[in-house]
Amino acid sequence: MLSSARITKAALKLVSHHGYKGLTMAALAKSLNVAPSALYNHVSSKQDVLLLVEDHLMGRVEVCAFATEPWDAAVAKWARSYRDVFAAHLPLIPVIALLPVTNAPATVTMYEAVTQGFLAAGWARESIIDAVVALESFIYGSAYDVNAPEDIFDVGSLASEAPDFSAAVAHRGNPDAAAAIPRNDADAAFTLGLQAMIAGLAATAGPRK
Amino acid sequence: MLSSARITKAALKLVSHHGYKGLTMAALAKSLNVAPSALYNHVSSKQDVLLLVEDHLMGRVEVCAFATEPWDAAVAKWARSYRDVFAAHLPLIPVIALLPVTNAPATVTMYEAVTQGFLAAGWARESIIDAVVALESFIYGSAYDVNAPEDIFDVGSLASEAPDFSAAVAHRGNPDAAAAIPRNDADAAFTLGLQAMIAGLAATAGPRK
DNA sequence: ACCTGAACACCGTTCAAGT
DNA sequence: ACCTGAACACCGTTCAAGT
Repeated sequence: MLSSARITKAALKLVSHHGYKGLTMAALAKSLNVAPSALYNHVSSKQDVLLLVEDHLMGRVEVCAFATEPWDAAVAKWARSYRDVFAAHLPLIPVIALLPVTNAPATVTMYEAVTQGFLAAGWARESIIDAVVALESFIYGSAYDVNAPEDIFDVGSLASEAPDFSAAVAHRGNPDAAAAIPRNDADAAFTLGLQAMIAGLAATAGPRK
Repeated sequence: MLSSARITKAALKLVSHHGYKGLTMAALAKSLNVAPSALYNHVSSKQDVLLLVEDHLMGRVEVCAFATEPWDAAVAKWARSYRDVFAAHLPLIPVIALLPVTNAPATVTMYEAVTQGFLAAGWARESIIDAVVALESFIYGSAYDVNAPEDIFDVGSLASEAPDFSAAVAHRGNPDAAAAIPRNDADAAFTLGLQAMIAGLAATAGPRK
């Protein structure tokens, strides 16, 4: 017998082995030894399957730090794990960003823990959601950046028309152009942006001192 | 005769009238009075078409403020126009975020103007790209948020399990639950996050005072 | 209530054949 | 060099028919 739980599990397995291009209704059905049409007795569309997977993954986002660490450290830990989880599941980002959280229990649980962390740190109720949404926007974009190719800023033959940009790309993270210390560009940008936003949010919308 | 310019223009027209679901190779060919296979003499794939459209739209992102206004005001204006342009073209975000800028002249031009703005404000060459990438990550995520439905945080029947989150959602932007002043939630979160990140970046990675 | 099998209405892409 | 027409290998989804 089919069930939401079995469908979710099979979908995750399929994705981990063949990526999201391998997650088709036909392949999903086959991995469950069932006809494709049988799936539609348990989900109403492929979007529904993606929502199931999304909600499952949301349970892997670490919120425990909100109970033990100071607000800024907790936000940083939460944001980093959130980014890491969905960097491996980019096609879900439009799903999270655009679909209501109704019927996504793990997602709601995650938000509840985050909200409590903000409240415990002294944030006003009315400012929390805007701050969380701002952080999430940054997290989603950063998840894409994790998957960007190393040569994404290669200007190629257009270098002469963009000398300053080309130089900035060549010297990224290092004042010395030649010295190529191994460096994770995506992590550097994420850490920089995250620290900036956390500090900025605390100053602008955080609790009164 | 077909050309990249005509294909780009036809694709944009198709998208503006029927959205990205209406942008198929067949529809694009039809709008150009040509067989679908003819397109492949000018582009190598649909991704190629999307890249053409993306680069065209990048020309609509406002960078002029970098030449006239102080750094933080210029960044704010650039970021807002960047978000507004691609909020109407969500399917292009993976394209921008993951594809090299080679052969995307308008995109390179945009980055050159931004880089010059940072340099003029006294930023060190090696910090600029990380800062721009962090800002872009936030911009891409915020473009999604513009398209989020109003009820995206409706917990539905799960309200009892997430009381603090539910309350934060109900009071979002307003200490008074009942008073429903018309409010653009996406704009509020974007403005908050943008101000936070601009202030934070200036403090962390900006020019020495 | 749940599943099968066949069909439908699409996709993007290829390729021999023409001009 | 550029285009046509037909075909290919897929998609997600529907629905009558079975149990």
